[in-house]
Amino acid sequence: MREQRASQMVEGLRHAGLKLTPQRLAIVHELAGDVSHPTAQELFERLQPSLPTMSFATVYNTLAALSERRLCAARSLVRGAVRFDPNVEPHDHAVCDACGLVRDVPVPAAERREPRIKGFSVERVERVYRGSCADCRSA
Amino acid sequence: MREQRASQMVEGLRHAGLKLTPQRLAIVHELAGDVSHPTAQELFERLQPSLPTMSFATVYNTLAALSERRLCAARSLVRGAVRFDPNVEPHDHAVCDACGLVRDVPVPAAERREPRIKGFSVERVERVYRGSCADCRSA
DNA sequence: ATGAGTGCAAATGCTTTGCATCCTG
DNA sequence: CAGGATGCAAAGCATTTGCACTCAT
Repeated sequence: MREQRASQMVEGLRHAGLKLTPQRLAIVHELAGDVSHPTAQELFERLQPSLPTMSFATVYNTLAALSERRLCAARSLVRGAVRFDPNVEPHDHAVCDACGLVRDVPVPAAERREPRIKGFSVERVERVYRGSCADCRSA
Repeated sequence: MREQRASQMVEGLRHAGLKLTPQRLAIVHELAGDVSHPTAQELFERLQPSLPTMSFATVYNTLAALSERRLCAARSLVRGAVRFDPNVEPHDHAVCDACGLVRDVPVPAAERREPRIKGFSVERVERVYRGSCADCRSA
């Protein structure tokens, strides 16, 4: 899964004519193996040890390049920084109001088809379930 | 509708023990009659003529007070500033990728019940339909 | 070798905060 | 008349940008 996502992103970059720099490859591999919906800052910090000279702007630029081409998703699920998601297959998100945890959730069978909206052409649907995760609920 | 929403917000503020200052009342009435999902900045600018001394911070503070108590909704639907919505009844949003237009959409009949998610207690569901509005589509 | 990409730092935009003053309840 | 609310200005984050230098193609 991780490898599949990484090569999908790498291929996407190559196909778009973008250069495969060591920084971009590192960012792609870090993001591909991540289920936690990290921020640019988090990815930057995790890559610091291996690429100490990489700048923050490079992380932003790369994530922007990926998300513009739909090779990853960028979403504002919690207040603060944008979260990045390597999973580009249709899926929903559960977000805990208390701790900010973001979890992937499959699309309910009953909601697999997009609604028709008069005067609007729907290209994709985003669903967010807000509430509390088990940990916060018991606390 | 506009008046109903305004008094609902005013009652909510009063019930929470918050003071009904002229600034707050003006903000509430401006927001109550607005279907465009305005930003704090937009509300501030519209109120400038009638309350020229009101500060921007007051608009933020009031909107924060309202949304914390669920008397209005605050949502990051487009990149940039948070949008405020006087409609607190369940409804979805259509967002145009091209022009940023945000439109209220009723919840599809098939999706009226909240899904059960293991290890998570769902309190509310947010659905966003992204695509293009009629105007942008024809352009 | 050449132009896209990087690193750095400064700028921008949105939001929050501290504090003295004001005014609602 | 007391404490919450306001106005002002400055601070705080997240993100973007300009520019000289580097390196993937």
